[in-house]
Amino acid sequence: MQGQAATVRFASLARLKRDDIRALREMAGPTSRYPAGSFLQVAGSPVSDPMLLLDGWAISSLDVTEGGRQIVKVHMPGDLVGLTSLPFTTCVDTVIALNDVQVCTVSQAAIGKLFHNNARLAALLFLISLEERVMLADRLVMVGRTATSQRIAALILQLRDRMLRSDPSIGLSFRFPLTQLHVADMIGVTTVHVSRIVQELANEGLLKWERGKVTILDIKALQLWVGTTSRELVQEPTWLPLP
Amino acid sequence: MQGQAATVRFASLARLKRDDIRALREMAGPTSRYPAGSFLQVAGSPVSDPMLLLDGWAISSLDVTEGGRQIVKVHMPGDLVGLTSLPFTTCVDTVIALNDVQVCTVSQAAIGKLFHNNARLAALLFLISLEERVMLADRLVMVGRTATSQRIAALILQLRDRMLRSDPSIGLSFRFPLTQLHVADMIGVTTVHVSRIVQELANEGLLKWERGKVTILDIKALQLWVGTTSRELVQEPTWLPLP
DNA sequence: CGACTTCTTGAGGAGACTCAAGGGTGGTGG
DNA sequence: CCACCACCCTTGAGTCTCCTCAAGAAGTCG
Repeated sequence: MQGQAATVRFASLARLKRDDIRALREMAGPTSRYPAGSFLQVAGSPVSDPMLLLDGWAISSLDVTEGGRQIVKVHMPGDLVGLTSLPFTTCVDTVIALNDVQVCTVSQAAIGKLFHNNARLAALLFLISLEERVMLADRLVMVGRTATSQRIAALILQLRDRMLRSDPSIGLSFRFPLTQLHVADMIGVTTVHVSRIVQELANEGLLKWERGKVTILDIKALQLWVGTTSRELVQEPTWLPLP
Repeated sequence: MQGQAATVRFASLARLKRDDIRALREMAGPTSRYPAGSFLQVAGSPVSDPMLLLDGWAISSLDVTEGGRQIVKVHMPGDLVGLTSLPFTTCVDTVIALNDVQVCTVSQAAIGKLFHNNARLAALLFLISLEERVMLADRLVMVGRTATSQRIAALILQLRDRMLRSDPSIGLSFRFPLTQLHVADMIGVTTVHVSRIVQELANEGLLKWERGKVTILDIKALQLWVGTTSRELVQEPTWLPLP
């Protein structure tokens, strides 16, 4: 049960062997639940064990001295939360639950054992973290070099793509648990500006955003507008260690 | 010889055992040199083997559809170039040599073997890639949420810190192989604006920038101005697999 | 000595910000 | 069941950062 979400994530790059799946399940520690708004991790506190997000969404953000924040990642079920802090002595980011979430801890020791006992899964974990680094680079490009309307459109399309991975049945209209403040904090503008640009996008017949729900009206035009850079994941890299 | 640069990089997180060092040297393939301005890798081309940068600097950038580019990383000796493209079928970024460089290839197969034969080094490689992801997140914060003068100051301080890692002897005045265009492409503004802000920083007695050479005039004030978020690397993580 | 590339300077304009106030919506308690 | 509060979104006016365009100066390389 607990390994389910993680399994999906790992399997995006290579088919898992029976042993792989067993190893993943064994890594998972006790499960716990937190209500919406909970702090799952606080930047600056000592690094503890990473967590596997089983259900619900969460955001990672870094604080800016002057009182703003930049959201660096939206976590969805299957994501490992707190991994990025591993190389450091204190937590890098603050993680907040967007809705009610369910997590289980994955101890640092378990990760060490993974590298020792299952080179194949360890390599997959490495690849996943590289993929996330690229997603971050894409966001940087977006924030540094595109107009706000493109950023908003790109963000919505990306999040929908990630939702599609775990639920291929969602259509052009879907629940969207981020507020405009969250989006503003992700793309580096103010809420006021997000509000205005969302209206523009609506006026142009591209998308509609009503409290907690987004409807894409013209997905072709939207993709064209953001200048879609689709990246294809490699399947079964030849160099992966065998199980 | 060839493993030298990489050794330094890995050793930032944990002391290397004799076997570790031997394993690193064995990974390195043939060495080659490229003149300044060479394309070491082109975004969109099929993924080939990563390279270990032995000497010289290089930049990774992503292209924007409208004709701009965003530089996502400055590579220095010891950095593995092209790793980020591993999870994908085509290269993610374009890598250009800033000055004359020397590289050696590190085949994908060698990386696979590393995971298989040396769990400890593999885990260190994983940690290094996590660290780079955090550096990217920091850049995102900078681009998304701070004034241009802070971005420039932060960039210069960061690059100097990285130079210090390999050469503890550099002082407050040092060679700086990036042009203002490069800096502009890193922080998401135009050269024109960079030029003006650099002059402001000079007028305020913070730093001086003359073609290829930067002098920090008041490092305390500069660090204060950027709101220094120094991160301390963990030493000898307890969970690392033993050799 | 040209031909580049890099950096500088000026003027005008657009995008995004700040501040401030008001309207919805959902939740909570009396 | 209604009143109230907290949070989210909207709207307007004025301001500032940063951009664009354009031209020129200062190095740099063949």
